[in-house]
Amino acid sequence: MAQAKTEEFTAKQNKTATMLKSLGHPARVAIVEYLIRCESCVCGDIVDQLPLAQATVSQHLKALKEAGIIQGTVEGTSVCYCIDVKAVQFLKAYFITLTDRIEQQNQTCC
Amino acid sequence: MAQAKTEEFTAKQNKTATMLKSLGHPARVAIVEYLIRCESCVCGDIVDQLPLAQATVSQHLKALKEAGIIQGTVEGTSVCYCIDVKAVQFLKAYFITLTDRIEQQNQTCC
DNA sequence: GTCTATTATCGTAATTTTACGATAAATATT
DNA sequence: AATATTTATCGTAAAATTACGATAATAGAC
Repeated sequence: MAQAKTEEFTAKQNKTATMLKSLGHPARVAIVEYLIRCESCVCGDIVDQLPLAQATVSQHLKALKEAGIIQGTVEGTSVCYCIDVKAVQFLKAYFITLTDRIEQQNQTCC
Repeated sequence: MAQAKTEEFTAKQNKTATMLKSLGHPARVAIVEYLIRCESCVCGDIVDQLPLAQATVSQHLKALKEAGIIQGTVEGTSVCYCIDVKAVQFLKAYFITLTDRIEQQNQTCC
């Protein structure tokens, strides 16, 4: 059974996990970082930047898109991908909340 | 071939991906959030909190530990888990950097 | 309309993940 | 020492992931 029991967790926990999972691969981290440098967001250029086959990169782009981390808009025969700022801000806010909660508590246990 | 080509990416990209991957499951997000509420960090209590079998929770704890997100210390017959603050701070800093870079650039493309 | 360029999808193999019951390992308790 | 408690590991099945070549699909160029 390789299926996560998502129904047992909150919507936010699932959303957070989905986004983080989509970033849980070095190629997808590299894609996001490249898109932020944004020298070019055309799919073909992303493929050229990565040490992976075109089909593999396309698969990674799909994963990021489905998780809401990036968006793709068709431009003629190519596709321009860009970061969904709100998604990154959501994750930033999440980790800020976590660290804040940790700090305002001075680790009683352990 | 289900093995990521980690050697083709930077050490930081791999480290970031490893940490994010370990948080890419709702159960592990829930574990981290519970540990931060830190009502109790004893393994057995985490198991009680989650809708998963003991063996499964233990596996998730191992994943988080291997990624450096949590630490476990033996206390008699039980084990006390706690967040590795530095890890969460690392991820917080990572997403702050990403959003900063996005913002100081006003999205030329797309 | 045919050809070319670009990207997505299909098919597939190797590996990994998720989940669980069963059992081992380690430490207290009696 | 024997028993109980707690956690980790083993074994396993089902499903997901990663990677790639081959091929389809789409849109522009000729």
